[in-house]
Amino acid sequence: MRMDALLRAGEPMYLVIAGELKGKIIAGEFCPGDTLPSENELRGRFAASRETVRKSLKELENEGYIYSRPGKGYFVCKPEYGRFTLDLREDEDAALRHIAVIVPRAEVAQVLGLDKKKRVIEIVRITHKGGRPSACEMRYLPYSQGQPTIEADIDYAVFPEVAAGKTSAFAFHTEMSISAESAAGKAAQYLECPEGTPLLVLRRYLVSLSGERLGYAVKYILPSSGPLTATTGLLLK
Amino acid sequence: MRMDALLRAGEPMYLVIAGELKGKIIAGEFCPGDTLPSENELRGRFAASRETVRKSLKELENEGYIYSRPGKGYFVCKPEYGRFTLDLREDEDAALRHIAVIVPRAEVAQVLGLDKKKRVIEIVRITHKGGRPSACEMRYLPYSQGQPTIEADIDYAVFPEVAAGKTSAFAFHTEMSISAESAAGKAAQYLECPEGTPLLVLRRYLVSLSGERLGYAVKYILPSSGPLTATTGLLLK
DNA sequence: TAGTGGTCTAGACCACCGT
DNA sequence: CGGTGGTCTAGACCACTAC
Repeated sequence: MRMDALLRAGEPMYLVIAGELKGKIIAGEFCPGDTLPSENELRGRFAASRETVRKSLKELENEGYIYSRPGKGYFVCKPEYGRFTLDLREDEDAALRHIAVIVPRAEVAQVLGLDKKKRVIEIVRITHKGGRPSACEMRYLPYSQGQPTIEADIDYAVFPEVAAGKTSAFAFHTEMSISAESAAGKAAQYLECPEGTPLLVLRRYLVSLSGERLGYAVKYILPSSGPLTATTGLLLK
Repeated sequence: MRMDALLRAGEPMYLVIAGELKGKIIAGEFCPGDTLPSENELRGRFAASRETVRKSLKELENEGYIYSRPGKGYFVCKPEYGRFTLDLREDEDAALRHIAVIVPRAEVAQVLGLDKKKRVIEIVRITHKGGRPSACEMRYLPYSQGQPTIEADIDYAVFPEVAAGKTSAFAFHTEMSISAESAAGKAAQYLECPEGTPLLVLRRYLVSLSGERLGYAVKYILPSSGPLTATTGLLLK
């Protein structure tokens, strides 16, 4: 008996099987470390071909619920509650404060691995919330004197988002460090807050495949702009 | 001609194809938004069956490089540079400071959705670095008076890690908020730092499938313990 | 209509694991 | 050895897209 009844809903067989198994995992019928029914067992139970069953299992594997061991079987994963996903894509509301080609201060030169004479492009953006500054960000990129005009660099300099569109994609990745610091200097100035105010500080590094740092960005966030939020990756659906 | 030469290395055909395509994407031969060769085209080029080609493509899709549109083809993704992965699994070095069943203060009761009389288990852990406190964490769980002994609850209370092993896995997920705050009260006391020191604050919530908050943890981190780090998910391999 | 991806099948051979 | 998963094939039918 093919389970065509379930297919009438338009849901492909392999998703039906995957959903069935996922349900049992979430309900606790299968616990972390447990062995799942073998492909053969499932093949019989759902009257599906082996490849279809394997497709279901592959789906669950991709979603992080199970893993397989050749010669042994499929097992339920231990959830990774220590892995969080942080989404920083909402930052499009930042207003440009200024752009300049400058001689970088020591910190920036060091981060980008430049000698002191080399100049960089500095881009400062400020985010407002309720009429008051809530965050500011300084981005730095090596200034290649010569061919590229500042304008081209600026386009590129929206940091990786644009760069990705015009050069080889996936040739970079981004690293970030998160810390808390007291407001001081430029940051306090841009944010119009007293020195000593605790700030959330995000430092991002644009890193090439070969490990070079091609860009550096520091963002200072006032407590008033609310916390960052992150979630454990699983269970979106 | 089957590309058996490439298979001799022990690498399955579908990974060879996937690697080939991935290389071209990373090298910039295929840019974000570009269409990839069709399944049929690849089928011919690699002398493989359609399912094998599809397996390659599925692999790249899982890794986040491409996506497909029925009737149109496969396309190169725009890298998601705004999505970061945060790894918090190194926190096993924290020493237990104390455990107690207490009447929660207002903040905790509100977070957990408890009325004032309900008691909670409080677990305080302190992390040391170079002989000095570098972080402290307070965890709170509703105290179910009755059957469960404190000991059982404590076992459960290592928060989700242990809970996952004994109840239904994947029945919870964790949410987190990250902020910067000035040291004050208990936190300053546990960390032996002056009030006003900027602290990185992580608040984690154990959330059930139905949206209930089953646990709450606040961790205060001194600047001295170094920043949190996160990376853009791709390109691990 | 032709081309594309999405699903599914029934078989095949292999490497791995346990007894 | 028998059972398990891993790879691969050659076909089939479908839905979607574009012309």
